[in-house]
Amino acid sequence: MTHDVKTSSFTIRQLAREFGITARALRFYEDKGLIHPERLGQSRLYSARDRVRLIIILRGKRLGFSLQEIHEILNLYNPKDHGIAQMRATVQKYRKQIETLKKQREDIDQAIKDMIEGCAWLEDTITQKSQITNP
Amino acid sequence: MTHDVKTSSFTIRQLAREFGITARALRFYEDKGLIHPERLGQSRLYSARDRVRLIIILRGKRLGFSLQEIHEILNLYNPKDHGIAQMRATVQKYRKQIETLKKQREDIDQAIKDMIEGCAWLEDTITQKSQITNP
DNA sequence: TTCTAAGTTGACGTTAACGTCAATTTTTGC
DNA sequence: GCAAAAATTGACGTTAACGTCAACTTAGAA
Repeated sequence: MTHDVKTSSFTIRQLAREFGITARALRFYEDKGLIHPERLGQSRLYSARDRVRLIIILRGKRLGFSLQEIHEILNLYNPKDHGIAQMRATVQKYRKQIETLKKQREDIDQAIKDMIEGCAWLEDTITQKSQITNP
Repeated sequence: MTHDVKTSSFTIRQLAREFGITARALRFYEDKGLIHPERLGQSRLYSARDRVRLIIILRGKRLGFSLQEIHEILNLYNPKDHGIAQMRATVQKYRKQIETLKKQREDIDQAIKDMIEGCAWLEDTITQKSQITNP
């Protein structure tokens, strides 16, 4: 690539470095149908839209979703046909996904609560012990 | 087991059924050092405390943590020795874990926001389309 | 007592998500 | 224009988290 053809496009290494993953991973995501970069000759050329999809993919991974699940989530973002029936179906999927995420949020809140409690107990015990040894 | 020896103890099947997992998984978690049920003869006998650990394990899995990570989280819940230095170290680990969870919560909040937005857009489009076809 | 259901320990199989390596082509700096 | 760096495909390897199967013991009901 001698110079930029379009305003924002990225090589596979650029994206890999930016997000701390490997080129192999990006090709793998493509194999699994999660991204579809253009080709400039033989090389892959990632658009800004591809980059956004990658952000969603990595967020999904951090949240513990499988690539299969992330694939379905990504499908929500660009509904294939625009028939009203299909759109209603997509809305249903959105709602389900939102419910899943909310439950996950509750899990997190509970875990944080547990951790804060345990932390507080430890800190209390520490201050008590150190008051005995340091009167 | 003719009758209950202790107030609350469970067989491997009981726990498996209650939480919708297999006995194999429970044995696997034990292999990995996540639970340590007593033995009544040859059979495993799970206490209420083991059950709580299992709850934490499954919550960790829903949040996308590996069994290795969950193992470390579980270790936070029962600090081995009670030396002040160790306790301070444990507090640090708690804090780190809390930070991790908070970041995860931000991810979730963002994802929920995206989903709600996309959902709203779809619903708008649906109502507009149906107003055209149903005047 | 005998049979059955539940438990046990291996051992091997499986799937997801890449890592790694080799062979080859393409691109780029000088 | 040429060597080095970067990209490609293909194939095989690896790890985590179990599933599955076999062979065996044991406890409790009939």
